[in-house]
Amino acid sequence: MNIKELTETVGLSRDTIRFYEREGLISSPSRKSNGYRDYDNRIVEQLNMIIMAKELGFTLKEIRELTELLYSNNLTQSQMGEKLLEKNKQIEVKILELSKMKACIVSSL
Amino acid sequence: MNIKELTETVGLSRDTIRFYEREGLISSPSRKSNGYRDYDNRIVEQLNMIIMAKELGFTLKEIRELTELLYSNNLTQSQMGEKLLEKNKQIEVKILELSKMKACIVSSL
DNA sequence: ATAAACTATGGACATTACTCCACAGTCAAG
DNA sequence: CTTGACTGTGGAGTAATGTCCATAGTTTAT
Repeated sequence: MNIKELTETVGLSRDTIRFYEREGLISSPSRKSNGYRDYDNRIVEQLNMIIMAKELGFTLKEIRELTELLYSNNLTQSQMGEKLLEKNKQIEVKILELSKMKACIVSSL
Repeated sequence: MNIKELTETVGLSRDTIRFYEREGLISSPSRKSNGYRDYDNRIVEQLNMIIMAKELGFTLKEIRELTELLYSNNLTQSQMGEKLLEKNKQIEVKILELSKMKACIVSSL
């Protein structure tokens, strides 16, 4: 898949995708013989995850850490477990806060 | 309450609080005879709400809209209801997305 | 073989959300 | 009545996160 098709699939701009590549949020795709980037299908799921995480207030730095956890294997099982549990806790806190905001809004309806 | 006490209560810097005032996220506080800002207690709750909303990925612009809805009365009941329902929907989407991320993390533990 | 649409790179520019600075007035303690 | 902690203002500076631009090579259709 070339970059144009990818932009249409995930709704991010060409520049943003290249920016995420430079920043290490996604790994560098393989290249065709002409130098064009050639994405495989897994990138779509990864970018959708990134989009969601951003929408939820995670910084790119945090997202990079998370994707490194989810898609890499340069950590021991226990290191990964620990970090994932931490992220999980962060997420639970956010869910709780959203519930509070929701309650606040509902009560003023 | 002067601004120093407020910074200690909510954990935002003097500059940030003044910035939020300029940006219309909080209304301008009354002033003492010497010109010093004089905050009343409701500001604490408002700022805590703002802090939470930021943490959850709302932009300052969205937060301004939301607080204008919650703390003002220059809209008709039905206009307010409509907008609040929309915000409520946004929040429910976020909660769902967080649940997905949580599931994704849990499954990789 | 030319035009239109795609791709590459590097660097400049923009926006959001602060953060810092210089300078000055105010207040409380000793 | 001086010193230190607080407050005010306006404006410059910064980090994160893109976005745009100039220039140039490639591919596809006519």
